[in-house]
Amino acid sequence: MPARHRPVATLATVAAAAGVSRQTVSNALNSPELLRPDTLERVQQAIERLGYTPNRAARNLRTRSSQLVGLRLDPTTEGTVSGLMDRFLHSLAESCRGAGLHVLLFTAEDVNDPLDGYDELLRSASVDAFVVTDTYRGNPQAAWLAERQVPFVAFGRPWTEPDATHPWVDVDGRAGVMLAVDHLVDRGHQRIAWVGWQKSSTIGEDRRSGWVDRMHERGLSTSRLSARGEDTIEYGRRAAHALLDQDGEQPTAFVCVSDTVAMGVLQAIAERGRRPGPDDLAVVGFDDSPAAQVVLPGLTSVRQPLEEVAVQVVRLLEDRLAMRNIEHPHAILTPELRVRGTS
Amino acid sequence: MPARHRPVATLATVAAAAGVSRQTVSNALNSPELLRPDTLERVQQAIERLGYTPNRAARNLRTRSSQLVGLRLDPTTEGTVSGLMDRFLHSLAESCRGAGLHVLLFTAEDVNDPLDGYDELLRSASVDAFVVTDTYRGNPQAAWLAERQVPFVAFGRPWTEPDATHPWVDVDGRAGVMLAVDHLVDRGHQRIAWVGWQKSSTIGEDRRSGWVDRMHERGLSTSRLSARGEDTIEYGRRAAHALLDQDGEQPTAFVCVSDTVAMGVLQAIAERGRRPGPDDLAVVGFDDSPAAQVVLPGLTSVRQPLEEVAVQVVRLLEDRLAMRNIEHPHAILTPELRVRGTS
DNA sequence: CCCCGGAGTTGGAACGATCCAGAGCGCCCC
DNA sequence: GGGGCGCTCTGGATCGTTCCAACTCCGGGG
Repeated sequence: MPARHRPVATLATVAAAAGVSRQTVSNALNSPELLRPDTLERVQQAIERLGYTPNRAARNLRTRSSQLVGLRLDPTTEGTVSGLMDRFLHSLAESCRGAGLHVLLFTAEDVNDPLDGYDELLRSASVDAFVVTDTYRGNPQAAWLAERQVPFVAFGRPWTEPDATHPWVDVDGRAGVMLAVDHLVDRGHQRIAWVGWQKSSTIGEDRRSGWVDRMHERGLSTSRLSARGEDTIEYGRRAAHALLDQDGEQPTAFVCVSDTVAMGVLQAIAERGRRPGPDDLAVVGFDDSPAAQVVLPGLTSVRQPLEEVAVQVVRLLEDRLAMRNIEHPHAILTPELRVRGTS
Repeated sequence: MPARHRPVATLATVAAAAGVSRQTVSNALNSPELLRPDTLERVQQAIERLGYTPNRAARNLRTRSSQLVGLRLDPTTEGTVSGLMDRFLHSLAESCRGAGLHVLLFTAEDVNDPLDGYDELLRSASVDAFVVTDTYRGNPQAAWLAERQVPFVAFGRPWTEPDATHPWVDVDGRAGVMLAVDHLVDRGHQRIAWVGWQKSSTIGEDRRSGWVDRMHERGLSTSRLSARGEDTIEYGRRAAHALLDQDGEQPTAFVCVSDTVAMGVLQAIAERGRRPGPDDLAVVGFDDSPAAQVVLPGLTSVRQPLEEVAVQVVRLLEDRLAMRNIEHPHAILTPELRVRGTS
C-alpha cells in the first residue's frame, strides 16, 4: 500500500507556511497582480518549498471546468497507409500543453454510432470541449454538438452543411493537388492522370477539382485521364493499368488522391516493367505517409501541415472556451509538396 | 454564451425526484446491492428520467482518484515506419473503457528529459497512474515512478534492471524472430542472414538471439551472416549489399530487426536486379507496419499483438490500482508472423 | 476630526460527490 | 417484554479549491 512520503500540500498548508490566508495563496496563483509584491514573494517561496500544485479535482469542481479536451479514436483501417493520426495527436497534445489543456482519448462502444461516447463525457463534465476529426462521411457529431452548444472544433470542413457556423480547421486539398500538377507540368509532363476516390467523396472531389482546374489553367486536357474508385492499393493498381492500357495517348504521370492509391499505381508500374520516376512514369501521392518516405524511389507526396492544424485547432478552442464569439471561426491551411524519387 | 437547456442533474436533484436521500442515490450507482429492489427501481427511473451522470470532478475530489491514466507522447522519428503507436493507443483507449478509465495524453516541454511532465500531473492528482511506453534506451521513468510508489505499467521489459518489480508487459521479440527463421527454413532456406541493430540495443540483441539460437537448433550456421547498425533504411540497404557482396556463400534470406531496416534490404535487392520473394531472396521484417502491408510484393513481418498488450497493461493497471499486490506482475506475449510476398 | 475610497487581505459558503456514524424498523430469541 | 441484530436508509462532515462579501489599513478631502 502506497505510503505518501509527506502529506500532499494543499492551499491550507501553504497558507499556514506563508502566514497568509488560503485565498491569498489562491490569488498568488490566479491573480498575482492583486498581491503586494512582498506578499507575493513570500507565498511563492512557500509554494516552491512545499512543492505545491493545485489539486485538479477540487479546482475542476469549483470552476466547473476540467481543462480536458475529448478526442474520439476510431479504429484505423488496415491496409491503408496514411498514418496521419500519430502526427496529429502528438501535435495536438503539444499545442494543448501551451493552453493549459490536456487531451483525453475515448472510444465508442458502438463504432458504427458516430455520436457514441460524447454524451456521457459531457454529462459527467469530464471534458470541456471536443476535437472532432472524423469528418469524412458527413459529420453528425458537429451538428449534434453545435445544437447542444458544446464547445468543439472540427478538423475538416462541414462539406455537407456549408452554412454551419461551428469552428473548424481544414487543409486545402485542392491547392495541394494544384501544387502537384504544377510540379509535374514544370517537369515537362502533359498527360497527367487523376486517380481518385468515388464521386460521393466530397474530399475526393475537392482534391480532384485542383487537378481539373490547374490542368486547364495550364492549357492541358483532362479528357480520358480521370479514374475514380475506393481507397485501396488494389484499386490504384487496377486504375493505373486501365489508364495505361487505353489506346491513344496514355498518361505520363499520375496524381493520386492518397498515398494508398499511389502505392497501387506504383505496383502497376512495376508490373509493367516500367520505372516510376521523372524519366518514365511520374507519381504523386497525398498525405506524406511514412510509407511514402520509405517506398522504393521515394514517393512524392502532398504533406498536410498537421502541426499547424493542431495549433489552429487549439487557438479556436481557446476562443470558444473563453466565449470570444467570432463570426465564422475557421482556418484553411495550405499543404506542401514533398518531392521524392517518383517525380 | 451557452445557455443550458435544463440545469444539470445532481445527486440532490435525483434524490428529491425519487423521494430518497442523496446517499441512497449514490448507493444505487455504487452499491446497488444495498438497496431494496423497489427503491433501487425507483431511483434508477429517476436517474434515467433526469439523464443523470455523476459529476466527475466531485467524485474525483472525494475519492482522491481521477480514473485517468497518463501517457506521454514523444515525437515519432520521421523516416521510420513502425507506426505502432496508432494501433497501441487505440487498443489502450479501448481497454481502458472497459475498466472505467480514460487515457490522458501529455507531452514533455523538454523532450530530452525523460521524466518531464510526470511530476506535475502527479502532484495535481490529475492522473491515477501512468503507462510508460518509451522503454527503449533504459527507462529512468520506471525507476522514478517506482521509487515514488506511483502506480504504472510499462510496455517493455526492464532490461537494464532485471530485478525491478514493477508491472510490465512485453512482446517476446526473440520468439517472433524464431517464427521467422522457422518459416524460412521450412521454405528451404539455409543461408539466412540477420540485419539488426547495434549491440547496445538490448531489444535488438534479444531479437537477434532468436535468430542465433533457432538457426543452431535447426543445424544451420550463422557465421558471416550477421550485420548490425542503426534503424534506418539506408543502413538496411548497405547491410544487404555488403552481405550479398561477400564472396563465398551469400545469404538467400534476410531476417530484419525492423520493417524500416527491411525496407532498405528490399531496396538493395531491387538495385541488384534481384527479386524479393520465396524464389530468390526472401525478406522478413518486424512490426508489421502499414508500410509492410503495402510495399511491393508485401513484406512478411512479425506482428506484435498490441491489442492484447493493451488488454494486459490495463489488467495489471487495475490490479495495481486496486492494490492487489502481486509478486512480479508481468506478461510476455508472443507475436505472430504475417506471411506476404517477400517470403 | 471624521468620512470616503481603494488597495490588500480575510473567512465563510459553495461546488457535488462519498465516507461514516447512526437512526428507524421489523424480527427473533430469551 | 426487552434486548440484540440485520437490513435500509439518512444527514452531517468532508475532499481542496474558488467565489463573494466584507474587513482592515491608510492617506486625502471636507
